[in-house]
Amino acid sequence: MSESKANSILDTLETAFPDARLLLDFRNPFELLVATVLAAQAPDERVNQITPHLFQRFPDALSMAEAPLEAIEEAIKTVSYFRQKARFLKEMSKVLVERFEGKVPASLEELVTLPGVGRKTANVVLANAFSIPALPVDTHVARVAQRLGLAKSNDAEKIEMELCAQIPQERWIRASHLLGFLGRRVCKARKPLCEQCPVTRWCDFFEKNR
DNA sequence: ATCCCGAGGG
DNA sequence: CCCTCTGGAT
Repeated sequence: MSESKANSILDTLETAFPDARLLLDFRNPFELLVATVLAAQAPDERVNQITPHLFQRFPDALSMAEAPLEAIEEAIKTVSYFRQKARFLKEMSKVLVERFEGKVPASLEELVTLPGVGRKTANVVLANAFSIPALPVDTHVARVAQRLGLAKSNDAEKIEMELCAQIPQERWIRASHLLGFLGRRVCKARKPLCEQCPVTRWCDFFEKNR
């Protein structure tokens, strides 16, 4: 698998979708971390709907760590798994206060020790709050990578490694935005809109199904 | 029924 | 790796 193929795909996507970006547009690490935890298996639009009030009420790890669980549940009750997530957020905030001086750590190893934070969420925070090279692989990025022949594995972590091996480090963050955007808007799981896709000339999936 | 930018436990 | 968690929209 050549690096030039991945670069060509990214160049084409950048031209086609210059505005592709993370839908959860928070630079504050704590806010991005919380929003990303909430966004697991829930539409980003619904998360963006509640975050203004949520961060007014709980602006930092300390206020969330000290809040009653019921108060957090009430503030996020419109998102999926809100009880489980409220528990994660409170426990996560307590760990931030007790072990990280109330600040979000800027390393993968530390981030994944936080309750409710897995590899994908950790990479989102690293890339978008700290501008540290990382390539978060969600279901969309994974699917697109497989269809384009950029990854052969089914495991998200292995797909991340396969992508990182083919994409220059300085493009990892942008690659996650572009591949994610393509996956959400065009290269859908169910009914992919191949006629709208700018990168079909590199796509195994398109070749096979035409 | 299936999807939504998953994580944790078995 | 597979299952569950759990809720609303399409």
